[in-house]
Parts: sequence; structure tokens; C-alpha cells
Amino acid sequence: MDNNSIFIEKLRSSGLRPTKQRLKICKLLFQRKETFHFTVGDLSKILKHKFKEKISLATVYNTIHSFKKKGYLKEIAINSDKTYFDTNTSDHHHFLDVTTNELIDLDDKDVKKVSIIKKIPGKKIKSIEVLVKIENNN
Amino acid sequence: MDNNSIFIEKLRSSGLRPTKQRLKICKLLFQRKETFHFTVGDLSKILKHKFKEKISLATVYNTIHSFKKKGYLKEIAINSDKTYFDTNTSDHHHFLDVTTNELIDLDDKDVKKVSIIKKIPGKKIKSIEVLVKIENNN
DNA sequence: AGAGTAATTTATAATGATTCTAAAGTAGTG
DNA sequence: CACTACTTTAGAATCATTATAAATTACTCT
Ligand SMILES: [Mn+2]
Ligand SMILES: [Mn+2]
Ligand SMILES: [Zn+2]
Ligand SMILES: [Zn+2]
Repeated sequence: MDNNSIFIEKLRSSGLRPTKQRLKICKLLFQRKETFHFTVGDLSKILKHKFKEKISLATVYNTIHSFKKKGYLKEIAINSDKTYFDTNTSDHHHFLDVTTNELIDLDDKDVKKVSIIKKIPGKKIKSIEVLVKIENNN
Repeated sequence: MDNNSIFIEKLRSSGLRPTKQRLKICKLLFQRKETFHFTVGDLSKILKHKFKEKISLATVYNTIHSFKKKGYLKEIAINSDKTYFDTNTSDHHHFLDVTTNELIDLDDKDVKKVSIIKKIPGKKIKSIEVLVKIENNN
């Protein structure tokens, strides 16, 4: 699987040069079966362990912001302290395990259709997202 | 309405001394019909305008954190940039007007019961909250 | 009321995540 | 190869929040 050339194409097609830093970050973010939820700090640490050549923290920030702008990442707010990003860019629901602080995507079919009864004049609904906090039994 | 003595009682009963700073903050937060959503920065500015004697920013932070610990305030995460607090401490849903960044409480009866189909072994649901982003029609 | 104490307030410093800056390096173009 | 725009980078700046430590205040007990 030559994902690298896929990433090169992906970057080029959105006007971003496929630098080695961006390609490494692509590999880390987009070569997964599961959705990845992370902070820039997390990501920077993982990059440090995974690759020999250092990527500066500023570059990680720059890259994540470009990717967000291009629609490859979504910013999510579950905790006021840290900024989280999500490789699943669709509107979707989450489990948040409050004991581990882990986020898990919920599929649309895992939640019965949410319907909002109240209307606000002059406003329309843009998205509906559910956050389900979970904790250990007993 | 001598709310002041009510607040004094409320504070005393939870082991907090009713200082003049805390009483002013109580007035600002809890003498409202509508739920109040705010940041500590917001609150500090309002206090500055409303009262002649200055309350130091450190005290505002201290007070808000004590109030949260005592269960009089709830912290909510809707934006990664800022920490918001909510005078409605129950689990509840929100409209977020993305054009004005304004938060509006949704009553339970404004949202059809949300039911989560997926289960995670060993975990139980602690809360379910819906965030509905709204924007201008047209 | 006055003394003793523990809680509180406060100015200020420290922290830590994020953003900014400006210089050096690199990719695409011809 | 040369040119230019884009990108990376180290380090500084920013800003919200937290920590510190000294001064003040509230409560308790005589
Ligand atoms: Mn938090
Ligand atoms: Mn944000
Ligand atoms: Zn997600
Ligand atoms: Zn609310």
C-alpha cells in the first residue's frame, strides 16, 4: 500500500506542498481504521517517538491548523483545558469515558434520531451533536 | 427581597464565609431568572462596572472554583479557547448560536428523549447532553 | 469587646498552551 | 540552474489560568 503517494496527491490537490513533515503527520493521522482524537501536544510526542528526525512544535501546530482549514480535521470541545482534534470530520456523537478521559465515536445508528422541538425564529439548525459521558459500573 | 441573607445562609451552610466579595458575586450570578453562561473574564468585567470596590481577578477565580466545588456552578465545554461556567448545574442541552457565540439552555421537553443504543461493557451512562449549533436563516 | 486562629483576599509571579516573528531551508516552475 | 513562494524552525510574545506569600478579615472563645 503506497499510501505515501495518496497523501502526496491529497496534499497537492488542496494546495499544500507535500513536505516530509506533513507526510509523516498524514501517516500518523490518516493511516488508521479507528477515529483518532488528539491534542497537538499528544501528536507531537507520538511523532517524536515514531520518527528519528524531529519536527518542531511550531510545524505541528501549523500543519494541524492547515489540515483543519482544508477540512481534514475537526476541532472538538469536550474539555476546556485542552484543544482536541478529530480525524472524523463529520458531525457525530461521542462517548466520553470520564475515568480514562477517552473519546469514542458513536455511529449515527448508535443513537436514536435526536429531534429538537424548540425553534428559534430566524435561526436554523446547523448541527446536532450528543456527548454521552460514561463511567465504570458499580 | 432580602436575598443577601439568603446568600449568607447559603454560603455558611456550605462552609464558606460570606465575605463581601462572595456576596457580590452571588448577587450577580444567582439573582437572575435566566441561566447565565459566562467566563471568569466576563464576570470580572461585569463586577468592575457594577460595583465601586474592586474585586481582584484572583478572588473571582477563587470564588468561581469554590462555587463549582460546592455544586453551585457547572463548567461546560463548548469552545476550546475559553472555559465557560453555567448557573444551571443540572445535566441539560444547549443551543449554541454560532454567529453570536451565545448559549441558550434547552429544556428537557424541548428535546425528544435521546436514547443511546450502543452499550460498552463495564461502563454505564453518567449523562447525556446535546449541543445544537444554530445559525441565521436565509 | 479583645485576642487568637484559620479562612480569605490580594498583588504579583509562575506556568503552560498557543500564536507570532523573522530568518533559514525547500519545493515547484520554467 | 535560478527564481519565487511556501514551509519549517527556534525562540519570543501572548494570554488565560494557577500558585505564592503577605496582608486582611471573619469567626470563636473568653
Ligand atoms: Mn475542564
Ligand atoms: Mn475553538
Ligand atoms: Zn470523534
Ligand atoms: Zn446551560
